[in-house]
Amino acid sequence: MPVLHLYNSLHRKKEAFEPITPGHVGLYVCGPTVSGESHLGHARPYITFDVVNRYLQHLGYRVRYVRNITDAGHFEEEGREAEDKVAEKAKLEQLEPMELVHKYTSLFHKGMHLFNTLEPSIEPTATGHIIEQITMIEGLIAKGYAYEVNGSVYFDVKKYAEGHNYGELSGRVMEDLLETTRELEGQDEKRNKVDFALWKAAPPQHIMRWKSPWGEGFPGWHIECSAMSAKYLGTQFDIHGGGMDLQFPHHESEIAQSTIAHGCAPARYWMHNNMITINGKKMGKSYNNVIKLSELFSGNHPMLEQAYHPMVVRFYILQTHYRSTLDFSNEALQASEKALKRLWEAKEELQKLTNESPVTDNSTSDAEQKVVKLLGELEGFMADDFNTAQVLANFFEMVPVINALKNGQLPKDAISAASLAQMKESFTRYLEDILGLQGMQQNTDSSKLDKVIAILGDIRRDARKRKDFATSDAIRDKLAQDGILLKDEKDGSVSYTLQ
RNA sequence: GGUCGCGUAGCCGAGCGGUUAGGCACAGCUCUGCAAAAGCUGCUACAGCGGUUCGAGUCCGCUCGCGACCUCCA
Repeated sequence: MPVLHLYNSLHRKKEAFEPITPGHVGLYVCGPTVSGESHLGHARPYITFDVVNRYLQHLGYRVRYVRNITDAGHFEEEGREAEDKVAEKAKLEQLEPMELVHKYTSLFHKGMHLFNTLEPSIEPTATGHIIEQITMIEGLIAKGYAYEVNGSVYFDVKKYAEGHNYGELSGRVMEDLLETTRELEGQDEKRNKVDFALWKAAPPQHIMRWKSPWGEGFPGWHIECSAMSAKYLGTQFDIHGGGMDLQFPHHESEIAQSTIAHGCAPARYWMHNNMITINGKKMGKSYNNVIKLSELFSGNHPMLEQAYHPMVVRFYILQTHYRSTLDFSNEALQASEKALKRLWEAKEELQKLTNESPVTDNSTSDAEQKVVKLLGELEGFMADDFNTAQVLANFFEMVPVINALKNGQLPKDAISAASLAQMKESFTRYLEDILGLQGMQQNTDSSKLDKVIAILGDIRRDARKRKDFATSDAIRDKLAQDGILLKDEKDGSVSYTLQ
């Protein structure tokens, strides 16, 4: 089995993956802020890291996958009058903060389920770890890298940078940061503009608030991930993932505070997925161009020409490498829908294929050689920084072979029994287990419908034998009007698909 | 303004110095009572200009265009 190489954002190059503890992987991924409904952009990291999780397990690792829920709410803009995002929206919607947070957490879970992502091992919430966060902040103050002002606590970035490389992950330069950080109100509390909040004093109108050694307040934006990853994965763990937009300042700050608090950098490998764009622009709240997951699945959005099945979205995301931007368009989604359907039909046909003449020597058959080559490349593609696009391309190259075998355009024994078995195994292992894809058919019991169609199919077949095409076409056309598409197979049988 | 990244055929997208990526669309052919599906064939591109090399989407430089981050952001 090839060695897994992954692109480490920390060093900006691909590196061989070596876990800290042999056989085990600690994986932390920044989860959603549940102050609103998840959108298409959010789907990318969770699907990307779901595949990372699945592939690591395929390699035999025992993975502890921690993905947090940010439910504490952060202030809108650093330094500006602290406004708890969650509290603000709760007022608008006349809801309790926790009610709101629960609602969006549930919706998030529903979306993740529809995308067929495996559940994380632990899904800690920020509100459930206030004590851990306070403890960590106290440690930072004790070490002289954090200071309290008016009930708020800030991390002293300039001091940190004297002995450490602040900007290592994101490529920032301290001098630049000191120059370009925006001039904002309330900056005077901080010793330097680059300092970031660990704890914020809560103004009176703030709904979410906790007691702390510095008065009532709420945690700063970065501390939860550091506190929770250390608690569940250890002060140093293997992989930390998230969207590219979190690289700075979120992840950079995590590194700084964890390094001081624990005496070591938190993660050895940092992975960042690229953004989903729409008309070339990043999909994001601030651009006002988001398509929420529920809108995507229902088609209920001005930019959507139709509804898209969650599996189509998953497939569409996996067709692109996770570090490339991925541009949304109806055309692209529709292409993915057709492609996934074709791939899945071939996958199902494959399982029915048999080679009754296993003794035939067909090692020189073109198809056989092609299949052997395509199958052999899969593991290497995945091991090369999770190149799901190449994996899918190889499977698509096997589709014509499967269809040709099925339709008799290739002799039954063109593929050896051994290769056929390997194909069946690989289609299931890679497409289902590793890429987490599923068919798009509803899981409803269709056995009764199968029988009805079989009867109609028999009637139609008899009519065709009598050259009574008026009857045979009527059956097909009427069913088609109700979205049941009949197909005459080469062997004389009739199959159907639902639209 | 600073830092980083991208620009591949009609569209979406792999590619990390030497072979047809793949998908969707389109055209032709085969099969078919007709459809549909399927198979085969075709369309063969790397923003521009220089450079390195026997050989460059692939490395280097410059130019143009686009984007991300620097503010909550997946």
